[in-house]
Amino acid sequence: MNDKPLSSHWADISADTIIRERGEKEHYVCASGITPSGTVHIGNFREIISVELVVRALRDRGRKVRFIYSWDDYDVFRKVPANMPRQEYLAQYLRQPITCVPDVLGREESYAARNEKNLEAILPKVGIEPEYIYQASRYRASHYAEEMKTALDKKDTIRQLLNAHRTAPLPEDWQPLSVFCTQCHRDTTEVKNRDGEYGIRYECSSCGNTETVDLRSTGAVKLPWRIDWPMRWHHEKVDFEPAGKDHHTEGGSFDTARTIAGEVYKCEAPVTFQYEFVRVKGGSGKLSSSSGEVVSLSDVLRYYQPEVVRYLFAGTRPNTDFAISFDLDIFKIYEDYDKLERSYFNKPDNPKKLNKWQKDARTYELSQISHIPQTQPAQIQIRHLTVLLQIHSGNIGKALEHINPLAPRDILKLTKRAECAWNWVCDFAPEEFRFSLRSPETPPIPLAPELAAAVLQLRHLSEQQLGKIPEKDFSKLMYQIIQTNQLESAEFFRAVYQLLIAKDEGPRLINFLHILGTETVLPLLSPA
RNA sequence: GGGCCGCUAGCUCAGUAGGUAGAGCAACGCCCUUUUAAGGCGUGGGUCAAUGGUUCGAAUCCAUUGCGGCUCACCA
Repeated sequence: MNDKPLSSHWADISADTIIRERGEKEHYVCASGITPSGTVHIGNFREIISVELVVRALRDRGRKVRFIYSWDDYDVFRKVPANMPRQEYLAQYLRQPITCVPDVLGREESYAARNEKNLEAILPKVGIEPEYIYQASRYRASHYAEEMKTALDKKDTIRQLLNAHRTAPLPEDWQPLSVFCTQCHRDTTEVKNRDGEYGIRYECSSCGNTETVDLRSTGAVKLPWRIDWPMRWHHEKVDFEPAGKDHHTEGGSFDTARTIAGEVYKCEAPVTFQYEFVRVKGGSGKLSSSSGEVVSLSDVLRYYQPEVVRYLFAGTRPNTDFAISFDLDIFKIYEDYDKLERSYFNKPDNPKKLNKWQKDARTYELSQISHIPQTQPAQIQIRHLTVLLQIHSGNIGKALEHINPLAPRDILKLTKRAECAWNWVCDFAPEEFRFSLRSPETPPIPLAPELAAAVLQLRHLSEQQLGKIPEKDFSKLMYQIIQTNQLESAEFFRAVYQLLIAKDEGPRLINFLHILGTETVLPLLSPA
């Protein structure tokens, strides 16, 4: 295999590291996962897309990859999320596995399933399609019976490893298992003893149930997180799995999982890196899931087209934190992406620039959903779209007519961008940014006679020349009107904007008039 | 207390598998008789937090220190 690095992009470097440290393999296993105990937010998404980008880097090197995503839906329901209705009703299910908690929004069979389905439905939109593993099903099917027995056999080793980083040591009789009572489904149980093989006896402090179960047939037993994680590395032969900084610290769960993997499950910890959290800038209070104080991927996709979402993460090294912006920064992000795209189709000859270009080009490739375009797609500045859309009250088809002709493949992407632009205008645009055309039936504010006269001259000029002469020439003629009427340009502009959009300010006027066109302009430029 | 991340232009940040310090905004200047959220062109601006080390060469690698942030030592 050709092992020359594809680029100095972080995803390629990670892929190289995986191949180097794990050796040549038939296929590589890359893993990600989370407990679906709430809306999967954009910080969680950083892990998923980080893995996806590395998966893609491996595949681009000709390697086969299995990309698994673990839903840890056999974890305990520990607290009722603040953004959920029917808090008291849900509280009954505390200490049960989250897969047993009903979906109070009534859509799915469980609270966990709802969070899972929400994400699974949306990930393909950004080009991510992992193989999902549902841990509740796995445990209930006694899938991990052997590994659980191993944990029991080595419980003293495990206890020592965990105690190395604990303030309060685990008790002598601690067992590396947690049991959901088969009567009340709560994990308020204590393992009393085992038969040395697969049988264990537990007692439930909630309902008093005492029972002996067999690991090979019961679905009630699971491993606690710090043991569950290394067990799965072993079970799935995981080669790569990043983790957040909460795990990646000395004495944190990755650290203990590494030692448990080595000493108990006789496998090496996967290649990993730590990713930083994602901050949110702007947009406070208006994001759909903001009541739960999290921003989800679907929130982000409402304002960022899928390629740009990928670009945000592909273009930022995982171990640095960054903010996703919902304020005016959003324009810059789109412009940066467009610039990257133009650069991709404009390879430099200068060898010095080539190095930077290669990395940028790689970022562009990794930002694409599936196929990389062969020629440069049409671009429309999102700023421009926000003006066009406001002129047409959000009608995307009419807004895009201004840009004809568009190739079919471009229309799809530009329509998505236009949807995002309109969502942004509606939800986050600052007041001075917004406008809608004045209806000709709405009476305009009265104008001083000399202003009214000037406006009528502009109307006449528009009727004769708008769209027929270059914007520059039109501009000169308009300024002549201002001058011959001895007006301050500011008051003239104010008057025109009042007639057009009933505001004192607006989009750059000459360009705005041209976009509007004679038919729209004439009825509006009629002073009271 | 341990760990991790950050400290680069006035602001927000790129740039770290070593090779002459960058962008956007802001500022300043000029131009379009030219206003705006959004014109064009140009200019200035930095002991890359500090000190020491490795090197022909360090923003980049190493060590120490300072400041800021996050995180672990419950659970996951």
